[in-house]
Amino acid sequence: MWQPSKLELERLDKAQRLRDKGVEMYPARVCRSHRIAEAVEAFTVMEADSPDARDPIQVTLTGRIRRLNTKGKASFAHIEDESGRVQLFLRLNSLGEAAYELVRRKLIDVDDFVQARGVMMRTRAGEISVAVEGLRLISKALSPLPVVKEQRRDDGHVVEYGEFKDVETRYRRRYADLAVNRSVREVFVKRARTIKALRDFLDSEGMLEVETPILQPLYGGAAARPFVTHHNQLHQDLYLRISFELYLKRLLVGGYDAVYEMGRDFRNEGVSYKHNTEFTMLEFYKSYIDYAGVMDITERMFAYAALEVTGSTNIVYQGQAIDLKPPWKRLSIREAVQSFLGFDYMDYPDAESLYAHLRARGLAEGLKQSDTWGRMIVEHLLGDHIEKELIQPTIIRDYPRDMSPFAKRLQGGASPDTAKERRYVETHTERFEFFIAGMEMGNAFTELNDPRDQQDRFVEMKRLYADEADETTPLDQDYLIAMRYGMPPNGGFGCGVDRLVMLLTDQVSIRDVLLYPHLRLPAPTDRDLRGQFMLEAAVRECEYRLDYALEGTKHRLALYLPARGIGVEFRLANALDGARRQLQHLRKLVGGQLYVMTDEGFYRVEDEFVEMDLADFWRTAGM
RNA sequence: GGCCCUGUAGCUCAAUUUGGCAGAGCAAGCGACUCUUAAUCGUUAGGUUGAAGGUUCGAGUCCUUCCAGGGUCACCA
Repeated sequence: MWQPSKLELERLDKAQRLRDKGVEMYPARVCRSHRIAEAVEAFTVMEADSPDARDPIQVTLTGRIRRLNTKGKASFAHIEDESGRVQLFLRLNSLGEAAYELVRRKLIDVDDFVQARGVMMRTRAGEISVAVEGLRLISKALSPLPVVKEQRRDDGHVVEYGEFKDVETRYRRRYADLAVNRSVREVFVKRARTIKALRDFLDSEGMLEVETPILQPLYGGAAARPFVTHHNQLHQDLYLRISFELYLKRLLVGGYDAVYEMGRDFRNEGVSYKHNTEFTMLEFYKSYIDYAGVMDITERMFAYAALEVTGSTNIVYQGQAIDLKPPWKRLSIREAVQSFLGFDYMDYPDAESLYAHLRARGLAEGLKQSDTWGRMIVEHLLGDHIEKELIQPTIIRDYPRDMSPFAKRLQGGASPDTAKERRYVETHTERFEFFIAGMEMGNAFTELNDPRDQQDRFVEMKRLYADEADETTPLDQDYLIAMRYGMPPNGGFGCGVDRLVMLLTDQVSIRDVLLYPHLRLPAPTDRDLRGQFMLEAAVRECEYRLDYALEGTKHRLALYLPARGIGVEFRLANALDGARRQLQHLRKLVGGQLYVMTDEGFYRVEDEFVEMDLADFWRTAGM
């Protein structure tokens, strides 16, 4: 499915010339004495220590050529490995005629990987370089990467000229994005550091990392639609997990004090700048603490991760300074509504009266008649009107019960003295979510461990969301059975790791912290339509086929370009005349003579199709 | 799924408003240059303007449909 562009044809040609010279382009074994940054560091140290007596530092470096400035008899290149870049100083005198010729004739290109042996030096212009005595091609790049030039200012600041920023191409060809865009590479280094920091933190808290099934016979633990798949041998439908919750809490029954899991969740929902169909989730459950204990851990964990990854608990996200240092602001959802929207929703204790009040205040836009009371408060008031204001880390606690089937009811301190306050306690749970930069980052509860209450909640959820079959949490009998054996009181936590990475790397879109964000199959490009391309390196003969999968196909065309060793076969929906333009374009593209075979006869393409007989056709096509 | 925006050379972008020869920089080919560094100088080539259809003497530009991406709403902690 690959047809070379003109630039790629040039490189294929260079590859052939290298083969003709007997150059091995893809050796199995290479040498490297230093990473590039190490070699530069060694030279810097040597310069500082012994400014007079210069012992030559012999190095053998490997890397990708990112800049190549060929001159008559002395050339310069930059090579780059993961640690950094260094300049190569390549001179005819040092390399010898044969090796230097590869550079001067640019048989070695930008983007190729090379191995360079030589002595560390500083050029007259002051740049640390390698005076190369031996240069060896170790991997030839047949497709050129997008060109981004760099200028390193005296202050060390790097200015880039030219960019590779088309997001679709960057996501689809992430390798090219990474190879070219240094800042993208850095994001994924920080992502790895974030995950390591979270793991280190939880380990140091004495929690046990576990792994639970991704394929589950029954999904649960969140309100989301699952992906369904099928096990052929067992004749059983399986769901990809939407959360880890129910499996992890079973482990507390089993006797572990505290467990956590970091892994992939799958939700069959739309994608957006903060949703991907699969995403990395972190959940932990710890015995003998309640949600206040979880709040403390949450604050310390995020502060720790920020410190490890960015070096500070003060970060900047999209121009906003954010301070992650504990303690964070904490308020109940009731207080949040009071302070942001100016009323007490407990004055409207059922769905009807709350709906009427919101309409009266002009806050009802987007509300559905079917919404439950709690859902209006959590998703509408909090989600639509308050969430985006929560820039500094904020814990919002005490959620309505009908939105929180796994959270323990609010454990009031002093017994409430009015009917309103009694009702408040009855209808709310010990659950909190926390928000940073206007984004919901995670969710936690004092976990429900009373099997009878849990059963009631399953039933209650089923009743409340009867209209929306997709959103009911299925009744997990085995989970209830487990709970009946006794589950220690515990606090649980879940957060989207990708969103934390967005925060710590200052990325607006979740797609920029995922190496391979979910995309549709690419639109069939011009090249794809031209079909399958096969490279036969030995004879440098190209053959590609076109298969227009169009209805009403009449003609099957074959097209040969013996001058370039290219053969094409394809079908066309249109009559022969309709193909002329495309064929002539193809001829322009690849050069040479076109020979066309159709159901109706054989032709040579001049300005018109010139009819041929079969024998002539094959002979002139050189086949 | 609805609405809005985008798709032009390998990359980054012009030309779209008001239909009239599809252009530039970088990258590439060839030539010159033994301390360059966004090297420079000369020169050459490079396009099915995402795809298909329509209107028109003439379409990158206007219309229809489709594809992909982004945004937004819906869905969804």
